Amino acid sequence: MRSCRSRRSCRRGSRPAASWPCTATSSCRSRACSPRSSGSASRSTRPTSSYEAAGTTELNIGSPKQLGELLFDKLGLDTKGVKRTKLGWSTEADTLEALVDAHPVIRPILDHRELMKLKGTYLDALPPLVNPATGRVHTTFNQVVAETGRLSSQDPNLQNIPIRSELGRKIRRGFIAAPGHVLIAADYSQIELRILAHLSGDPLLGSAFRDHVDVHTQTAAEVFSVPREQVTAEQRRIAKAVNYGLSYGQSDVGLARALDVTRTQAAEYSRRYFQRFPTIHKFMEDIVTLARAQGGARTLLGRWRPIPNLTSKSPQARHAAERMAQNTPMQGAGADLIKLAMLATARRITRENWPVRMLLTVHDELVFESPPSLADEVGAALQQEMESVYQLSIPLEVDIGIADNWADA
DNA sequence: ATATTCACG
DNA sequence: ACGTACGTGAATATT
Repeated sequence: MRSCRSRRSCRRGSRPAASWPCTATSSCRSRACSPRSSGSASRSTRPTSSYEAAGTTELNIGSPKQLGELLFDKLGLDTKGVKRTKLGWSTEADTLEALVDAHPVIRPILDHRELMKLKGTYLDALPPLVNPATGRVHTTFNQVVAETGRLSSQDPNLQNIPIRSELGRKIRRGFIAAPGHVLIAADYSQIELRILAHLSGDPLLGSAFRDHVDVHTQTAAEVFSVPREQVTAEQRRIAKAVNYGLSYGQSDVGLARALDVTRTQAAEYSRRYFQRFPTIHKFMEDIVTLARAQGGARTLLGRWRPIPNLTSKSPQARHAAERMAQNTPMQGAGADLIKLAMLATARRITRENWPVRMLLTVHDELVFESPPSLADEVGAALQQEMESVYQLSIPLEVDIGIADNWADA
């Protein structure tokens, strides 16, 4: 994948970067930390800030320990429900989100966190890694670290390039095809839920996939007892969390946290879900029983993962092992299928003698580079190859995107 | 070396 | 009362 030189969206130095470490001055309260002209704080001219009122003159916002002390010990924000860490109070994003109305400094801190994450991990790190000979960044894939059979990517990790936030999407937009080429992104649609439908044999989930019904809408219709046409966006959002959480052993409390609802409400969603999808309920129980008897879990194509703690005396370790036993067959089958897809697409490209390269694999997605004149034909062929790598009881579907950059593909 | 946080599927 | 979806890798701070 080519680096982002000569692209408008990733021009470096066009905007001043935030200084680091960022000292808390009054400017940090209203917006993310601004760069200062010199490294030393202008103590003599700085206006009184709430930090000084709190007995604090300087703070490394990058230190969770210092930040927790400031928010919870000095400013006295409500610590009810705030998790403790070994070093003090947790300041993770979920914790801070709950406090945005409690103090005006919280939102700027969250914004600062996002900016520093993206700058430090991607904007600063990636450009120096461009290989001068190829003009691209090259990752290293590891085939033997992930217990489920997934590949991992390191130095740099190209499997965690941002996309979820608007700002993150701009970073992904910096990954572009070679001059005169386009990227073809081919991703499996809801691969793990399809695998769950296949492995469990659940008739309702299976028919949703076979009838090309949106599964989250379908689940919402069941959980909320309304016709599919009347499912609201909010109900679909809840159903999506239920689908992805409960089928992997997420607890009521975990679901409550994910959805920001009460434990009672989450338990009600859970109850209704398993009442409507009893086959999935039984499958999730059986899979743990089987794994306990055998000492591990096996994926679709036979990869074995030992899970010793299924018989641990520690309830915490045992429960964690049970969730691994529930998750491994699905995540592992997804890994099996994408590997088959890599083989099938590579063979097809070779057989057709297309001037097309496979660039990346990202768990349920493959990224290729193609001349634009061939892209539609190649994309359709790759889609067909990927959808037919393995016959499940429900269809596999692949979405194809074509663009000159990874964000739009 | 370990802890915390957060980027992705 | 506890602790509560799975799988990764990287950056920074702390010890």
